[in-house]
Amino acid sequence: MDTSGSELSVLSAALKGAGIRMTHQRIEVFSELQASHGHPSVTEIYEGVRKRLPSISPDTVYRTLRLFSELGLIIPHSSTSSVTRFDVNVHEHHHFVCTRCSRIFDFTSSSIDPLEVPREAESFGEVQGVQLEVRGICRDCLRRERTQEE
Amino acid sequence: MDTSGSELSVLSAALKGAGIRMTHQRIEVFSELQASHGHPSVTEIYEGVRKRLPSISPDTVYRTLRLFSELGLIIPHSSTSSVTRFDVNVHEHHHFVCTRCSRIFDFTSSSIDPLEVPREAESFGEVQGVQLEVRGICRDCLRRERTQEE
DNA sequence: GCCCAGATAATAATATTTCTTATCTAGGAT
DNA sequence: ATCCTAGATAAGAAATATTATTATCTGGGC
Repeated sequence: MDTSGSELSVLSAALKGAGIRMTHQRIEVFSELQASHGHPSVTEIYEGVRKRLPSISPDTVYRTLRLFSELGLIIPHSSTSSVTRFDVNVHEHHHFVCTRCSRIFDFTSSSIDPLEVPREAESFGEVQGVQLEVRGICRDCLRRERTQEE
Repeated sequence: MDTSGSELSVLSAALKGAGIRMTHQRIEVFSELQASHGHPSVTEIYEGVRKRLPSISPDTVYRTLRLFSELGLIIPHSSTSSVTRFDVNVHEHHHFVCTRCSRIFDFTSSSIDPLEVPREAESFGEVQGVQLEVRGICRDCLRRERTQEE
């Protein structure tokens, strides 16, 4: 089955809805994402697109992936901020991760703790821990974005 | 209250248990972690320690934090691999993240889906999504480590 | 105190991500 | 169809993060 046409209409709708141009580069990055398996990295997407669009720049791929993330077409895996951060708190807790500023807020929840490991997860290997990861936009970023819109 | 002494005994026990030396650098990095709030980055720890140990190198901080992660003293937040990866699958699913090779495996779970957002998380901002993050060592890494031990 | 495997510092190299600026183009107006 | 321009891109440089190399140093068992 060829779903490339119908998939592209998703891109088209998302871009049009936000009043954003439909460019070659965005189409190619989008197709590359659709064709990818697992959790592609920026470099993987860049190398893939380069086969068809040899002159595309890394910068464009970065910008495009950020745009797609904002449009909800893809989900950046955890901190997009390229710096590794550490949890000094090794006790059970969960994370609220801001998708704008990538800050992480810890919380515990009496309603869900202790969290059990689903059986499906155990097949992948030896489990060390589980936590909930809630993605969202933090209060500070919400306030900042509201202010800028005025 | 001064808990630095008792905290240090945690480090001492962990290192001794693994037959690893207790060095100035490791002690200072450990103290810096204890004194830190939130989710410190490598650079933040490095800058902090440098005030007391001006000659420490970034390399040592990286190595030490990796060591502490392996000992379970801290938990690296998601992929330590410095590359941003993307989820092309925007439907609800969960992650098994390998703490060795940082590969991510997707899964869904009939027993827990749909996952609800705990009320505690909503106070941080506007929620976009939730997923479980299971940390562990994947089958491939387990096999490789077993082989190396022989 | 001596010794040496393990640990570190210094430096260079590599990888990732962002910035700057000149050029180009999608798509609405004409 | 052509023109126009805000938005988008390419190229290159720069900033930042991370890892590798190698010579030197040191913790802790003897």
